[in-house]
Amino acid sequence: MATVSMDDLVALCRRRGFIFQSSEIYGGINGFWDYGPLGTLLKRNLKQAWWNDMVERELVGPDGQPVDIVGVDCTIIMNPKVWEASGHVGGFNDPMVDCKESKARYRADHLMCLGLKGDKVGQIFAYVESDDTSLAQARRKLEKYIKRELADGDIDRCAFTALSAGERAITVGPDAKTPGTLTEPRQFNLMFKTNVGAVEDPTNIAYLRPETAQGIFANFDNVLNSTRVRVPFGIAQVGKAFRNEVTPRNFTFRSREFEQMEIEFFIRPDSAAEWYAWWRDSRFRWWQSIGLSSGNLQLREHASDELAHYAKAGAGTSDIEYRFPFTAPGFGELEGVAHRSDFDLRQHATHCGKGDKMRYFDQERNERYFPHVIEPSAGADRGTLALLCEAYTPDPARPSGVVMRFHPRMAPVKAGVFPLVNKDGMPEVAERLYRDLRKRHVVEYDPKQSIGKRYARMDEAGTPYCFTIDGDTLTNQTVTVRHRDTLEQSRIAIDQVPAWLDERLG
RNA sequence: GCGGGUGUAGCUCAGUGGUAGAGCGCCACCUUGCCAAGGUGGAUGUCGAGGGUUCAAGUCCCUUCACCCGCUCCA
Repeated sequence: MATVSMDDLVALCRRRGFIFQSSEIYGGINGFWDYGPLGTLLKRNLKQAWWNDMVERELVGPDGQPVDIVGVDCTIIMNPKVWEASGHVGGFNDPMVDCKESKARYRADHLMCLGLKGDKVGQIFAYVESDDTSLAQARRKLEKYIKRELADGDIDRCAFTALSAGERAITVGPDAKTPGTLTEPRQFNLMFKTNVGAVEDPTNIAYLRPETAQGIFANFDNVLNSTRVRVPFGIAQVGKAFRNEVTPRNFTFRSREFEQMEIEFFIRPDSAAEWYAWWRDSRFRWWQSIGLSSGNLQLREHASDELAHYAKAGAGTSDIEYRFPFTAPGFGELEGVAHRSDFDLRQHATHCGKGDKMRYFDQERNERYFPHVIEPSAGADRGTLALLCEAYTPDPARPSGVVMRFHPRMAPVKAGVFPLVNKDGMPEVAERLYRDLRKRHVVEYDPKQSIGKRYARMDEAGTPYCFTIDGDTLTNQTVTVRHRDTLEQSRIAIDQVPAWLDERLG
């Protein structure tokens, strides 16, 4: 792929109204982005395609049977106990320690310390847990400080988090020489906090959801009782989620407010491997189907040491990854497909005290069990960003200098309708065609300036087709079709234009 | 959080302590007969923000915000 400059893409997004920085007139705010008119259409097309293809249209599963998926739309703020059950209140807090000397940052719970047994005033040496080099280095520094070789029995070990402020002051960092350069552990709370009720009080703390998945699990029993779904089935949700990321970076890729498209697919525990593989492969094909078909898309199976706590014993976790300009030659995650086992339903069963409600009664097998879950969890903003990156094609040969080659189904504007010149009855005919097409599609009418400028503007917006009414239209009822990607022109009858467009947009 | 870089019109960028500029784009009219043609006219700036030095700051100093790169982090 040609090297796409992220700066140029960001500039185009601003200039043409795909993406703006949030609250830009006040200097912006780190990690938050707004979608402009074209960007909103693009992102809606992505989300609509996902909803149509996953929930509304027929999907055929690995067993040849139709796949059943129903939708929910849950609140962003939930009872805070949900996040205790899910593990986010505990797991989302990583205390961090910075070293003022080496400028390195460590997870406090990954730091261990060495000291001379019984010594309360000498120096303590920190090292990184399960890092043998770091351990050996700390031991060498300790021996040098004590000025003799030490046996294992002479050495005290403890966690950095167990040290008092006084002890931290005499502690030497893993990559430092002088003591006292490590800061006290600082909490990085990745969940946004708020208060429910007008009075701020520790008793009414709530969180903005860090994932949409828990709304689905919390409604598992409601969906079972209100619909006729039977395992295997899925519950889908599209919605905002919030994470107080340490470092928002790379345009919209790591935003603090973002939108997810998630399915929790509930299955019999013994069919996990089959469904996991099917979801992984069909989600990969889906991204290809909306235009990410080049070599920029890859499927990556997680190594066992990077599996999340809920996926340890499962059939696996895969990332569907896209080669973004800022990750190239590496890849960045678009969607994760994880076998979450029965972790979440079990957690909620324990925490809410209604164990049986979270279990599923399988009438066919006459047994009650916690279904296992395959979770395809996609980022709508990351998907939109990938569509933008994939579409962005510099082309010095054309007047715009760049063309956005969106898949027609994703393109924000499906067609432009122009009178070749703004007189001689052409605008009237063009406007009639525009109003006719507009009944079903997003199309634009533009009678102003030269025809070349109008084609160029449509190239930048990624509009796949333009229909131009000229002198011949008035006599033989045909129009010119201009194709964005090939610059090719052909003529078709004006009354066939709506059907011609429908056919190409699916 | 740390280190480095950047910030002037919608965009790309000039700007020597002394009146805020250009090209492109945008808008109107004319012209225009298939790829940003031409003419005439027009609108557009808290020079990222706040403070300071100075007779005078886009320019020098301090603080801060945002973006980019690296480190760190990413349940």
